[in-house]
Amino acid sequence: MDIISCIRQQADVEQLNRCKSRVFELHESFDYLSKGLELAGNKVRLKILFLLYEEKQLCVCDLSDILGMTISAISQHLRKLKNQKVIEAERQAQTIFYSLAEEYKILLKPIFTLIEENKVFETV
Amino acid sequence: MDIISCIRQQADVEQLNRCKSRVFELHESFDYLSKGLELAGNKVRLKILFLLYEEKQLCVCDLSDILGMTISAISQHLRKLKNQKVIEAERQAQTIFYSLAEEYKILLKPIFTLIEENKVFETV
DNA sequence: AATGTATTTAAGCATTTGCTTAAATACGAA
DNA sequence: TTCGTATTTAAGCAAATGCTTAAATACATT
Repeated sequence: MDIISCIRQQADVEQLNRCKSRVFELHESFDYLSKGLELAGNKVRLKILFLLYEEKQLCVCDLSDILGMTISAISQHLRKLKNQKVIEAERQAQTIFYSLAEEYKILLKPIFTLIEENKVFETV
Repeated sequence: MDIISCIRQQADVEQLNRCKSRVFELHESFDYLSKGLELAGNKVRLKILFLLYEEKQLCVCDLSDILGMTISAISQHLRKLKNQKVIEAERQAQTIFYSLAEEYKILLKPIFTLIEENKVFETV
């Protein structure tokens, strides 16, 4: 089934071409942001990120206790976030503290603001 | 393996309790936002949402052509977005046009701004 | 060197995701 | 009513996700 053949007859060819080049020129942004949003789009990870935002730094054990999940499960979430450079790790003696990396703060800040205000449901 | 037993001995109990009640009081925000972010956290859907933002309304065929994917695949993404009320549908004769719903704009707007500025990689 | 504390990792598994193909539905025009 | 256009839906499947359990690693203390 050819894709092109399904375009409706009244299609705005100019619009389609404009959109295509827009998607092309911004494809790096789409790649980068979708990866960050995918990580934030998990209930557990969103909580982790928000807690790191409010508390500056926390360790696996803290998060495990706060969220009522095994250390292993939390650790695996932290690994994903660290691989994507959304968070960074810093060892202090035996404890490894995690904190938000600068890189993704520009994306996360508006989301955290929404959570803090807790007025998600008011359609502005 | 008991979770509590793993908390490090120097743990800040006050901090942990503060975090727990914070997570509890904001759990609806976490639920709601993580669902929206999960949908936006897919490369194809992020492109769809951004295109709807820039072009106001598009149909399945348009998106299929722009993104070089089958109509069926796009349609299934649109269904997910519609179910979550991130977008809404409006029939005009034989064509069904999709547009962003107001409800999630407050979450999506900052993301779109980042994409538009295409300066994702500058760590602010 | 041996033990305890803090954390990660590997393997396994049920569930979910995103696509494909093919069939079904909805509506307009002849 | 029949045909063409626009779109959705169902079934199937490979790949990815998020957890569990058990074992491994890293460092501090004795």
